[in-house]
Amino acid sequence: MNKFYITTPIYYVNSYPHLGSAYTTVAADVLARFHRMRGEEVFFLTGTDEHGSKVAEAAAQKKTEPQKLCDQVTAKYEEVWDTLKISYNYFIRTTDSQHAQTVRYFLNSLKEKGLIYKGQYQGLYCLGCERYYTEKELVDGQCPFHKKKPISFSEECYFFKLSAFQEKLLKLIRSQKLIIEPQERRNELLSFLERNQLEDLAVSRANVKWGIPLPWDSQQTAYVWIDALLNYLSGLGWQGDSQKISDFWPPDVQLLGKDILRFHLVIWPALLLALDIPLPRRLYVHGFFTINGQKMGKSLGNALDPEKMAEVFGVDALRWLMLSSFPFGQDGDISQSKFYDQYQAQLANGLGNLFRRVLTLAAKSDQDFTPPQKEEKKIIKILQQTWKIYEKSLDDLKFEAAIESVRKVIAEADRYVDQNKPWELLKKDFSRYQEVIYHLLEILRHLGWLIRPFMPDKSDLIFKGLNLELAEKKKSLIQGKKWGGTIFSPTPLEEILFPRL
RNA sequence: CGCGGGGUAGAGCAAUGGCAGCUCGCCAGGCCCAUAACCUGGAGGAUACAGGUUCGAAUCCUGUCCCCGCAACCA
Repeated sequence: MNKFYITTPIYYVNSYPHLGSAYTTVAADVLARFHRMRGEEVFFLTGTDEHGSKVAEAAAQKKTEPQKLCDQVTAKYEEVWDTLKISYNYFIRTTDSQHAQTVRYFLNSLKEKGLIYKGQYQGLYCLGCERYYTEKELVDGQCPFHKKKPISFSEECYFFKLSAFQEKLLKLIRSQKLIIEPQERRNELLSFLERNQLEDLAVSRANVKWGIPLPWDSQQTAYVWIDALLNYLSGLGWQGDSQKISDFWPPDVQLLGKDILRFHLVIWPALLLALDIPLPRRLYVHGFFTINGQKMGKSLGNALDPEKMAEVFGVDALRWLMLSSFPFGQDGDISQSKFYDQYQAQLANGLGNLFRRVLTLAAKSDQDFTPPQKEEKKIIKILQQTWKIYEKSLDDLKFEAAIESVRKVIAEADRYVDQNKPWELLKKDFSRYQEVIYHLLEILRHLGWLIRPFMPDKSDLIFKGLNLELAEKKKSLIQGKKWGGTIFSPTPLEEILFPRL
């Protein structure tokens, strides 16, 4: 049996989940559900990143302990993911003790291999904040809080010989042994590695208390990114004590936002190379939501709240709308009103209306619908092609293309109804009426499968309306996507699949 | 001349060098099964700009203008 290990980045707990983090997580969930549907053994990992100075600062501001803040925010993440029906297999927290164990083991191993040395970290330090700032964070060269120029400060810390891996990384990326998608991100990274000399990476901090202490020097804590990246290993339960990592290793797909590209495409593979651990098969850099062309962010005050969006559109619809709006690898502009338009067109007028339309037409006869002698070759062919495009699209992480292929089926079904006018056939030609309705019911059954990874509950509802709830759930996808063989005795539902807003 | 991406219909997007398409919106018909839904047709484009290569360019090359992201220890 094929295995499929998929990860999202772990989210930093200095703020609550917004639509951006929901986007990555829902995308991962759709893939996880799709691969499970195919009968693969899936491990889907997500979680929270809880260490670092920013969390400590946020806690201090709220006059609480860092751990308490983490518990609180993480609980919120779990709650929102629950609402969005995220089917993760494990939720990792970097404050888990078993995670700390992995980090300690990993760092020790690096040290034993001679890849760690003591050096001087130099940076711009604000005495008021008691932390380092990067040039970019400064406002007019000053600390944004204290309006003072930070001093150049250096301290002892430990470095990882990142520079030693530059050539190896280049080779792996050029030879496609390390797959980075989409293409433009790969280009970006290649040109970065070709033009710049990698510097060694400071992997510990003396003045950040909220972190995992180094195994050989308890005065220092692990740099948060090292801590965070190792979640992909610790999340599988690997603590380094035995050589064998889980059978799920390596990750088949790792999703990440373009903001954390360097960490995941340079540092992460380098760390794995350092310990001769197999690299992830695929790293996929997705785009961001923009709102009126502006980056969505908490600091800009324009972040959309996934829970509120779910209240407006319903969870299933929200999942669908997020992924249907634009190609996954690019940025895309979204807004409540665009979602609204898409909801009406695709879901209420499209799928929802078709579902009700067909069930009502079917209910005009009290007989079962059995597979007819005469089959519409055209419809069967369209469905076969749709499955081909759909599966290929999801394999390529082209969610929008998969959705497009489903929409074409819906449009084709509506056309089929109009052309055949089953309401007239009912009076004139009953057996033809049965034929036509059979084809429509069979299309609905396929649609139930097609939308399943995106909208699990609506999929159930379609099967329920077809009176096949249990029968379909027992099937594998290979059986499910076959044409015909089903005897339908549908039961129209009171419930509207997608009410107009 | 730091790096990468982008500029195509009112909006959002698509097009291995081969008649510029899709979705939404808009207009006109049709239908009366369906959630004022569905179907058909239509209007709407110097593909940012200026050159070049080519039988042929949205696509390749050169230059210009504009927008976005990244620029490393920041999650």
